[in-house]
This record gives sequence, C-alpha cells and structure tokens, in this order.
Amino acid sequence: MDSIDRKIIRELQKNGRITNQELATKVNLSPSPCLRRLKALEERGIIKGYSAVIDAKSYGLPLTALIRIKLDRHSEDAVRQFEDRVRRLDEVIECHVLTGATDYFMKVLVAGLEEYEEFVRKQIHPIGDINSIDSSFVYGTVKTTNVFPDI
Amino acid sequence: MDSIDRKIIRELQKNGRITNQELATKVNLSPSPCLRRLKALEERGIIKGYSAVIDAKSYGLPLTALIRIKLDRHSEDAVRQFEDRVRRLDEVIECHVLTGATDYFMKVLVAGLEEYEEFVRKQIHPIGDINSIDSSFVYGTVKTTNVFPDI
DNA sequence: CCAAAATTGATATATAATGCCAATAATATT
DNA sequence: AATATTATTGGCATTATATATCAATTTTGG
Repeated sequence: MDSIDRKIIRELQKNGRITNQELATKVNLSPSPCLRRLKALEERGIIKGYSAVIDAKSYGLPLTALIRIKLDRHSEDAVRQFEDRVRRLDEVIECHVLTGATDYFMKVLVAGLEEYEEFVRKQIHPIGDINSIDSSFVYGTVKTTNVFPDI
Repeated sequence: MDSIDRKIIRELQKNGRITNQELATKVNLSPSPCLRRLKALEERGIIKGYSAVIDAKSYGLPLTALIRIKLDRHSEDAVRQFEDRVRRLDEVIECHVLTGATDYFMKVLVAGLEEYEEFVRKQIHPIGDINSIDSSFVYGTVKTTNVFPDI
C-alpha cells in the first residue's frame, strides 16, 4: 500500500468504471502494472467491490431515516438476536455499533413516512429488548462523497 | 423506471463492474437493449456514477466518527458559512441536514483519536456559530450494503 | 382493430482487458 | 561497494467486451 495504490483507490472511488488505460494514465503507469496493482488490491480485499451510485428518490425511496437504538439488555443472546434480525432487513443500508450511550446507529431507506412507521412497528419493535428508538430524517444533503482523503 | 430498470440498478449496486453481457443475462434481456437502458439511466442521472468500495482501515483510516452538530444561529449567513466550509473538508464523507433538534449529521473518516481531536479543533470549531458537537465512534459494523430494497 | 411509437435482438466494428515475456529498477547480502 | 535476488515495469499479441446501426417485434393509444 504505497502512494500509487492510494491514488488508484481514489481514482476508482471517483469513477469505479474507469478503464484500465485511463487509470494507468492518471497514476502515471503503463496499463500492465496498473492492472496488476488493481488485481492485487482486489485480491487482498482492500478493494471490496464496486457499486453503482443511485439516486434513491428516483428509484422510489425518497426518505432516508437515521436511527439510534438502545437495547434493554446486553446479554449475548439479546445482542445476537438484534444484529441477526437487522442484517436481514433490506431497508437497512447501514448499521453500526457505537461508543457512548447509544448502542446502534442505522441508516434506513423507505418510500415515505407511513412506510417508515410500518417498518419500525413491524420490523424493529418485534425484535424485542429495545429500550429506545430515536429517529431523525434527512431534510437535505450538504455533502456526500465516496472518495477518501489523501493521506 | 420499471421493474427491469430497478433490477438493472440492484445488479449494478451489487457489482458496479459487471459486464453488459452478464447484466443482460441477469435481467433477461439481450445485450443491446440492456446497454440502452443502462445508458438512459446514466443520462437521466438516476445512476449518478460508479465507485469502488474500499476497506477504510487498510487504506489507513481506521476510525469512523459520527457527529451531530447544532448551530447557535440559523441566519442564512451562518448556515451558508457552515455548509460551504464542511463541503471543503476531505475528511467529511457525508453531511446531512436533519429534522428534529440536531441540525447536522456527519460521517468523518480519520486515522485515529488524535487526528479526530485535531480535526474538530482545527476544522470544525473555527467555523464559528457552533452550539454543540456530539461525537460517537464506530466500534463495529453490523451491516453495510449498497443494494436498495426491491420495491 | 389499426397505426404510431417504443423496445428489442442480431451483426459488424471499435475499444479495452488480459496473459506472457523481456527489460528495468529496487532491495538484500556479503 | 559490488553483486545476486526479487519485485516491478512496459510492450505486444490474443481474447473479450462495448458500442453503433438497422430490421423485426412488441407495446401503447386512439
């Protein structure tokens, strides 16, 4: 992982479908070594994959909810139960365990407020052992990027 | 935007570098109409781009911070000032305006706790008009996906 | 039920990816 | 510091893929 690898990564974060030839030009290599570095990064799992960036509203999911959830109990069973159930929910785009008082943070994509309320009522509450749910909705987006800072 | 378009989108979210031929097979079309739908989705801005998914830790940014920020004043100037400055910060991967009491939510990627404290001290506080900053750190990740639910 | 429009599939051409080999550069060893 | 070893690079030939064009088919609206 040298500065050329990091540059390859940032270029691929900017444009995941750039051709190897263009990528090679951008990082000042010829196509062959550039491709070999790329394949090595994939092989090592540093590049975990590639994804299309989609406008959620156009797709039909205009509402993004950010949710903080605290559990009642923290027994191994309660935690595993919660995490297993959350992983299977297609509406959940991200879920992280946090430091501090709030146990979990999730990002959820839904069609609207009604759908969100149904999601919480039918998918989250039934998991059980939930102490509190604090929902916020995304009003507007100041910035989103997939490109990591240069280090 | 029909069910074929949505399927194309989900396949491209799973694998942004899938070849048009494979994509066509997966959505039960021949390559030509599949490519034309793809280009149309790009043209309409529904596919906003493509990006490599990178392991942040391997890249050298092992710490993800989730930050909630409230502003002191909400004058047009204070808001514009804050948002303009935030947009220029490379460490900020996402920043959203929220409903409810907390004004902004940001996801920030840094090399460690020291770097995070320096980021807050040198990049955020100097913006001014900030009422409160509430930081949480990602301990573990239960789920992350780029694939939207089937609707 | 017909006409117009949109969508589809096949084919030919252009572009890019991939594998292979020799040359170069970097690193380690004594 | 000189040499051996290893890693990395660049060019070329082959294979695979993307893209543009056109006729055929399907869908949609009156």
